[in-house]
Amino acid sequence: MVTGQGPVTITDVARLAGVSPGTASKALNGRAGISAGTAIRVQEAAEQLGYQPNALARGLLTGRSFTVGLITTDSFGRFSIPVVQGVEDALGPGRILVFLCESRDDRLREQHYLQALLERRVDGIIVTGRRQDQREPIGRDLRVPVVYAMAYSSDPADLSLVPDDEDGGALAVRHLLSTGRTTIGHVTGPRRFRAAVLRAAGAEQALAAAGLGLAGGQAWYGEWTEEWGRRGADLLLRAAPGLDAVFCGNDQIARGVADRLRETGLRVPEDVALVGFDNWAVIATACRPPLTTVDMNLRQLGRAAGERLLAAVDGHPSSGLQLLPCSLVVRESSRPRGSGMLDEGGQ
Amino acid sequence: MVTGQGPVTITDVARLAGVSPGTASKALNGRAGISAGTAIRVQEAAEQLGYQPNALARGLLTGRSFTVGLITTDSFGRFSIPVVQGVEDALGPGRILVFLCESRDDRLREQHYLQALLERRVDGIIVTGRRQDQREPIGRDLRVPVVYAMAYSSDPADLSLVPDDEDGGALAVRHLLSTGRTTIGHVTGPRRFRAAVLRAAGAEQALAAAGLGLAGGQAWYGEWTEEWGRRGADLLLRAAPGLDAVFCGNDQIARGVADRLRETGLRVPEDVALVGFDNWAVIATACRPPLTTVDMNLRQLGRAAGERLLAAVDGHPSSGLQLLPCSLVVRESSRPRGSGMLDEGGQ
DNA sequence: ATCGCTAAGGCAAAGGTTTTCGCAATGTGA
DNA sequence: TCACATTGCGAAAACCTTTGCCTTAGCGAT
Repeated sequence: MVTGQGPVTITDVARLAGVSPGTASKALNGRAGISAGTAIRVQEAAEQLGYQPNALARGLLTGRSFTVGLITTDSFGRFSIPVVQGVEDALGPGRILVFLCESRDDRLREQHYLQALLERRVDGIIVTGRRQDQREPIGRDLRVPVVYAMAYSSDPADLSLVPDDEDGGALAVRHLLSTGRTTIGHVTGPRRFRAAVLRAAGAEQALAAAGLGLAGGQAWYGEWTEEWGRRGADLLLRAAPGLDAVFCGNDQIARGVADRLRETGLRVPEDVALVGFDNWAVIATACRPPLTTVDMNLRQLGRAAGERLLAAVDGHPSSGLQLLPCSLVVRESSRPRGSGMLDEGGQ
Repeated sequence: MVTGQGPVTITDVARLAGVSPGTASKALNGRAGISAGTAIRVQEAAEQLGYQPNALARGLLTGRSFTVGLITTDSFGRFSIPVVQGVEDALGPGRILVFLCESRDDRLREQHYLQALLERRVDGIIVTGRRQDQREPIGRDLRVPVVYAMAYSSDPADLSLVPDDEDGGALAVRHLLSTGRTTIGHVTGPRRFRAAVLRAAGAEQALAAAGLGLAGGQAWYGEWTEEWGRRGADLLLRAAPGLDAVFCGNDQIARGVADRLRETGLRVPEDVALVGFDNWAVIATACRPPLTTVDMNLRQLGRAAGERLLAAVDGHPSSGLQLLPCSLVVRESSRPRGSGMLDEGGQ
């Protein structure tokens, strides 16, 4: 294929097809004004030479590079991954490529990356992060559209996409209510996390709608760890002995709660039902029993971010904070009483 | 900053500084033959206008794009992340940018991405994946260097970097031996995983060097799950009642083993010591007790991949399969008997 | 005063592609 | 046969930067 040195250019293709470079370009891009015969001849020549158009040259001329930058402010962990996957879904394999930039919460690194992205003339930028808390806009007057996903800009003119944590909390509680539970406790992460507060608010709201309140009279704020889940379970059991369900701020806490309940002699879900948050597979499915949990649909969120960015690139920008719905993944840990084969009559 | 429409070009900068574009270019790139006064004038003009050089134009001319492609064959999970971070370490923030391409083990997607990368004239390509098993080369005669990281090419002319699983297994066992354990079992993942077989081989080798063999006379192959860890522990205890240590093929299995041992009334590490593999923080630190485990140093592996790729771009290629050392992260689960405050005299 | 040398900076080409415009050839109708 | 529309293709400009070569000016030495 590659005969001489250097990559083959459109001029080589044109020469082989016996046409001018301009004509070859039109033929390869399906532009009008080219006879069918010529078009085929050009395409065959391109094939034969293994021609790969030079995207740099094209981008230089057209002003579009068909690349986007993805800046993850937070070290790029389990929350960023599905978002990135969703973004790739939206951009299609190879159509638009994404530059991955991990700023590691370092403002200086972030600026370096931003600079580098702008120099490479990306068509747009997606900013993502673990925190759903507000952040400074990445820059001002950037010449390219920016979408924030799982991170939201303090500038309301920017478009920010985040999961609806409050809705997620309500979802969890309504599910527990629907399985007949009424004494529902809540153990969650640190109060300084907006997500923790919102999930708790959603839960309380759903309880209030049913004329109920949180078991023990409050949400138990702590850490996002199993360790805290175990301690939280102890506190909760002491405060609300009649407990028949616990909604947890994330799956790790839920797993800690599950372990401690079992060690205390309480059965999940027969005595106490359990719902987590995040649907982190490795935790939720390894839990004993497997965990019912709220899924933030991060992949769809990423896909939405990609789609919005493309729309903005095409001149249809949007703005503001947009909440995307969560959904519930039901597993063993919240099975209604009396259902399921193993426990028929076990009460 | 941005005054009119369109981005500011070097011609704008040159005009403002009262020089020709060529001179401006030399001044901005620190080339010789420019007086100090002019250089400063140009730099100030660039600053004032917010000039951002067009990397597309530069790349078109110089033949280097200062970008690399990163193709992850496997859906880009916990193993790819540290590798990607390491690659970024090596490439520096903003100096060289990486195109992230997730092929999802789909050969067709992979080819699309490869095509797209070559069109964008990347300087090199890194291929990474979850499997350490051999794979087909991504393509032939690619015009750009390729490095395989956590994935290895069947073509020995390619450079492949993978963790030394065998060494990791030996490391784990030697550590257990050094804490005075002698009856050491091994529970691990499916036999079809090269990594599982290699880790077991390393373990057996280290035992043989001490004149010992695996407790129960074999390695127990199963799944990479906690569930299997619990069942494996049962099998192992039945086969080797005098067991005083277990080396597990990954951290999830180890955690399952830890849980089952505790449920059986055996104490970790007092009665049975435990070593895992992967150093997956969320598992290893949530384990009760926190898990001693083998770390594959994936981040360093990624960094090495980046460095090798840069070397190859600069005309210093290397080739072959290279094994990178693992290291041991010691935590509670393998504390030597009689050490530590909680158990003094507890035996 | 002339020569030669150096330093500083301008000029123009090159890199590969797309696109506009114009030209030629062909076909159509009178 | 001529005027005209249509179709197909070529020529050249444009995108922005870098770089090799050339010009010019300045200076010291002869």
